[in-house]
Amino acid sequence: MTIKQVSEIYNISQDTLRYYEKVGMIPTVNRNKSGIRDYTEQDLDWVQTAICMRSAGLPVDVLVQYLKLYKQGDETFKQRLDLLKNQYDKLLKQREQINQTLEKLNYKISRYEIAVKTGKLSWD
Amino acid sequence: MTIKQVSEIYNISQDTLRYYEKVGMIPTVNRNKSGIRDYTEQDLDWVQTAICMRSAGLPVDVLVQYLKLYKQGDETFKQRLDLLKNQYDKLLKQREQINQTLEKLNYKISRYEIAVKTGKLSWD
DNA sequence: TTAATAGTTGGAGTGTACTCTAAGTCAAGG
DNA sequence: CCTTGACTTAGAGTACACTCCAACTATTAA
Repeated sequence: MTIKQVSEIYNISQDTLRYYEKVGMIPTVNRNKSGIRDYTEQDLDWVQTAICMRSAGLPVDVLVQYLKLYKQGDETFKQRLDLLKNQYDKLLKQREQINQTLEKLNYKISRYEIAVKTGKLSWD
Repeated sequence: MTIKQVSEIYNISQDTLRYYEKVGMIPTVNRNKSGIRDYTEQDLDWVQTAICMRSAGLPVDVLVQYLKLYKQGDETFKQRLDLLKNQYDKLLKQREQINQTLEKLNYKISRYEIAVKTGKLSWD
């Protein structure tokens, strides 16, 4: 599968796909005889995961670290587990933060719904 | 209240507080006769809200836009409401993204829990 | 009175994550 | 054969959100 197809499937730029590979967030993709990337199903799995993790805000260097451990083989299960747990906890906190902000926004929104109708903003 | 106190209460750097004011994310804080910031309760409200919104990921320029509308007065209720709703929707999507990633991480974590015990990673 | 401490400003510098550019290669269609 | 278009690389440039710095001023304790 070409980089163009992958970029269309996942709605991500070709530059970003090359960047993810260059920094080591995903394993090196095989090239055909003319040096063009040919993504395998496995590559797609890595791409998919990378995009998922990044869109939730996991830092690039953490994902790079994960791939590095992965490439070191079975000796690194524990380290990979710790890394994943660590990111899991951070995401829980981030979700909690979002929940608080949603509440605050919701409160403000309801005040403005009224303000738009009545022409004035109540209580402070 | 001094900038030092505010920074300690909210656990944010003085530089960041000054930055938020400089870019217009919060209103200008009054200075005493020696030119030093003296935060009022109202200022603290703005600071608090700014920190909350930023920590959920709302962009600085959106918060700047909000304050700009706020300063323009009652004519901008509708615009402020739209802006807030817009950010609310984006946060809902972001939370959904985090939920998906948490699920994925959870799946990986449970596989690694087993891998750490058995010494090998099952299914793929 | 002087030294330390805490604040001020404008502007430069940094880290993160892309995003773009230039120069080149290759395969296919006219 | 030659052009077009999709790909390649290394490396430069950009956007965002701080973060740091230099030079300065004001207050307080010794």
